[in-house]
Amino acid sequence: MKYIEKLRNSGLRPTKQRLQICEVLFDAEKTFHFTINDLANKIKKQLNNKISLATIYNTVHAFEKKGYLKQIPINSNQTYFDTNISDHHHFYDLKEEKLIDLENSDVGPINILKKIEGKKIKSVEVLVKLED
Amino acid sequence: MKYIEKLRNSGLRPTKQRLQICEVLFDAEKTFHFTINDLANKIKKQLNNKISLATIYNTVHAFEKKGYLKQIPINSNQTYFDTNISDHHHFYDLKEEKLIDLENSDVGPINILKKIEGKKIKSVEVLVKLED
DNA sequence: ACACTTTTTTAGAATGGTTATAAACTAGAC
DNA sequence: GTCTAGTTTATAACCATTCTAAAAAAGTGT
Ligand SMILES: [Mn+2]
Ligand SMILES: [Mn+2]
Ligand SMILES: [Zn+2]
Ligand SMILES: [Zn+2]
Repeated sequence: MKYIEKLRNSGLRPTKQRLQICEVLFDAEKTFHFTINDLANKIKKQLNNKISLATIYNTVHAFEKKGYLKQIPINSNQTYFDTNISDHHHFYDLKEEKLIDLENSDVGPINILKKIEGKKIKSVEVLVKLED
Repeated sequence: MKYIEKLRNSGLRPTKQRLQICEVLFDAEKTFHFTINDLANKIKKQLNNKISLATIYNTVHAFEKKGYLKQIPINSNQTYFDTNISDHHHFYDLKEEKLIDLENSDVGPINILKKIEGKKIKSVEVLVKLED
């Protein structure tokens, strides 16, 4: 199993639940955006056994901390995650309530001119809201 | 009172509560970022009478809908608002959990090259996360 | 295989920001 | 003043997320 080593290298025990969540998240054809609720439904559909909601939360947060998932800053009552961990940006379709990837090449280079003493830039994220 | 007309023009009745919230929000020296909880505390400190939490929520959402406040896309369990409604961006200091304005001139021009059929861009927001 | 420790899973409870409810109140129109 | 639609309010409800503590599983050593 290809995820066993990945988890071990991260100091996470390769449990059955974590490996199954890896499959759902990282074996998909394309990267995708999801909420915890989305993911729980996907797991229920794709897998025959049940994974408790607490474990899904724990695992997603553990993966996010290890850098295997990204959290997307957006105004929503639910937290959005992204399996695309490359440096990229997003369209947010307000009508459809859907996120669409904007590759770095789809956005001109972003140059932050202001500096804050003693702080360094960790990430730069662009959210482009779309209307009809 | 300078806010009476503003509210009337927006189709909002100039109630005592709304006028007082206007004062707290828009009479400040500088624009500022706040959560509903922040605002409720500020109101309690600055005003002698109490405004119910439901009214604060209602008013903030009404003002946001009218464009007098902006909601800031950020991952937090609380919603952040901004009295600075100019087109601008934000630093988010992860350690201090504080937002800092980035004027448009502090960020190079942003050119979104990708187009989505039938959709137009409503806003472009940049969030720059800061770490030590 | 077994004993032992640490990590993980789990169901369910608790938390907390936000929204809904419905009754009392108020602003504006006539 | 009367009337009506809009607003405020306390409180309940909602619901995404986190916490709890007990059971299960994983890793380690023998
Ligand atoms: Mn997280
Ligand atoms: Mn709103
Ligand atoms: Zn993405
Ligand atoms: Zn701002």
